[in-house]
Amino acid sequence: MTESNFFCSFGSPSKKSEVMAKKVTIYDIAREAGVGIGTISRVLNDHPSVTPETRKKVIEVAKRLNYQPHTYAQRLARRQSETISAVIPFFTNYFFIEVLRGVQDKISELGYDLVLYGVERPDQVEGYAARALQRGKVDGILFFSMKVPDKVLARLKETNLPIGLVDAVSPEFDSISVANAEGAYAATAHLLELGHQSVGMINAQPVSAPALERLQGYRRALERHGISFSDELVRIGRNTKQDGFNRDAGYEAMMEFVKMGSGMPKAFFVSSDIQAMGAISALSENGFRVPEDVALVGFDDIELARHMRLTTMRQPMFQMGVLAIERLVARMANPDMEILHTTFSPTLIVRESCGALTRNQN
Amino acid sequence: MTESNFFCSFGSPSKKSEVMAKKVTIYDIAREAGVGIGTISRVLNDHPSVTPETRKKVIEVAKRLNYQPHTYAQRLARRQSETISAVIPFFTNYFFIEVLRGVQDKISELGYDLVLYGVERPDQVEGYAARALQRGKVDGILFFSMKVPDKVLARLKETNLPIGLVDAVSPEFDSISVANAEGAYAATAHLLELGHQSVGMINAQPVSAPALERLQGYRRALERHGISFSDELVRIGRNTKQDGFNRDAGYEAMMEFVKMGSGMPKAFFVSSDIQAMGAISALSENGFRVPEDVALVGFDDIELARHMRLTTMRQPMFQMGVLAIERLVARMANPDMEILHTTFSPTLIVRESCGALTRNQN
DNA sequence: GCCGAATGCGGAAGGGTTTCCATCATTTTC
DNA sequence: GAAAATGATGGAAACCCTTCCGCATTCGGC
Repeated sequence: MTESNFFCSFGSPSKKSEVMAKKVTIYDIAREAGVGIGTISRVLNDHPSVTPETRKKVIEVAKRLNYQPHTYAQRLARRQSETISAVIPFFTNYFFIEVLRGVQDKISELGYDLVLYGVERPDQVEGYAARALQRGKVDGILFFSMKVPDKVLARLKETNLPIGLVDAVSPEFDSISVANAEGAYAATAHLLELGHQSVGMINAQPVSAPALERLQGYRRALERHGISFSDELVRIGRNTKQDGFNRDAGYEAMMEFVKMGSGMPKAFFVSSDIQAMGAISALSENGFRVPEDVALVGFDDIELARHMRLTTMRQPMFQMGVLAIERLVARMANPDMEILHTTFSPTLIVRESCGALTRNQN
Repeated sequence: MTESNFFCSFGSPSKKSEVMAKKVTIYDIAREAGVGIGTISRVLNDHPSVTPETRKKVIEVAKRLNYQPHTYAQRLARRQSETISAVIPFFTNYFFIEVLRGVQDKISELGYDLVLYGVERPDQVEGYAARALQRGKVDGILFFSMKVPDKVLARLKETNLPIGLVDAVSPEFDSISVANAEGAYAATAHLLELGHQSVGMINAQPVSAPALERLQGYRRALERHGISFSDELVRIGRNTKQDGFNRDAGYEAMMEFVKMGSGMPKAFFVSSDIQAMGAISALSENGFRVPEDVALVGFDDIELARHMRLTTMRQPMFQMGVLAIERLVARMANPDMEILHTTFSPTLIVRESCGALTRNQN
């Protein structure tokens, strides 16, 4: 873009501040430069059919007058907003930051603006969607980590606005997500392959799609390794905040396992790192050490995980953000593009909590 | 162009979806309702001088036609953007989320839009500022946790746009910050009052204002307790990422202390929680337990701190975000308002790392 | 030296609102 | 009952840009 050209001019700053930011329009430039407004616009938008001399003169005048195009007049006339909005639940914390990072990276590379709608409570989604859907407001919307309410879904389909889903899936929109089942499979398999015969799972609320998928993967891993699945070995904490993906739920679930006494598994796949934190607290309160007495594998690879030496499944969050924008922009350019669903595979990050490292050292 | 209105009959939702969201303008409503466009605008903006019947009719028609005002046409005509932009460094992680949460909360309460510019590298600031400064684009800008480059600063003063600083201070703009010195004082004093005669400090790079202020507070606490300050007892890690507020720097600094042998202090004030994480790793690698062998107090109260049982100074981040917006909006309403600087006092959160609590008390 | 094509350019017409002013209708006041 | 005040309304103008149409000029080819 060319705005930056006008941003930083050479003239004496003291002088300029006296001039006082009077709103300069293309008409002013046109008059001053002795040309028509059409020409001004053409110069500023790098339209080819302008002679080099005219162009030079116009640019000179524009700079001298310290011209700044009016964003909203441009957007109105161009019939596009150069804006993308993102509806993101704040409570996903680290996940959300990382994805947002990717989103922002790509968005600013493309010269778009990002309008952020941070969701604290599910009921806010509808209001935000309504705002984002205001006519002309944005060129596209990204929804993160949430089941879009049916009501909103219907409205989204009505408008022809490009929509993208991240960390969520719906047949009607492009989506970028993580292979939850596959990740859970890998995590569980890792524990099994370390020799554990009995692997428990701490899951989140089954209303959450990721929770369900992770359970699937866990189950499949057991089966492939010839171990029969048992309801007894899957526990869910009572705390339902964030669909059970919270620290206390992990604590509660592990406490239940501890109560099993000698029948308690010595290895666990925990459906999120944050739950694993709680689980570890519960363990240490009961005198179990990790990984010496109990092995754990989490899911997400949030920042804490590294500090806690937690073995976990990493989601390529930054990349997901980048791809989400790329996909959205592609759809803006070509609305009839076939709907695309991309799933990223999480990768196993081996740290200490699973016991694999200590084992190798011996 | 407008014929579709005539085909658009009442009810029948199936029909509606076929009609396809044709852009409805106030002219369409005016024609349909048999009134002038001025009246439409008045109704939609709750202007008083419209009869109840007219109002009712207009609203009915607007609803029937599924009218949506065009955001940018409004903003152009109203001469205001109903948008605030925030320039935030992403790397502050948890701090940034929490503040952003407060910002978002207030902003959406006020019906504004938030345009986010996430900074990864300092050199991006200038570009973002230029974008935010585009004529008419935003009604105000908030800068977070950064020293605004002089070049940009000059530019900001030139435009009369309301500007706010959060977690940073400059005489020319409103600011919301944290009393770093005071917090450092409290943290250090806490350790001293627990009976420690020798308290070390792990600091960040002195180019950072917060680092400097925290050092001040540490120093003052020592003095007030009749203990002389010693350069030896302040260490800074070599890793300069994020001005030294990073995990590795904390690790490195603590390693230096460990090398002191028996002269090593048994209590430390660490200038950020994230550095404290590194410090703890260094300690545990060298056989020191926290808090039995060494007491620590951090600063920030990031999420990790709770999980690590780290005693620390909490910054009221959410509130800071809320206040930042309130202040900015106040300045928009009254640009001649006196410049206001608000500092929040951090509060001491006592957990286990300082040794003040026994393990069982939690 | 002529003709058609190519090129540069001016400015009207849009884009969709808000706002202000004049107009007309209705009350109020004396 | 006339004059004045009040209130609702229509619509032009303004907000500031992009785009398109058509005109004028230049250029290349023969």
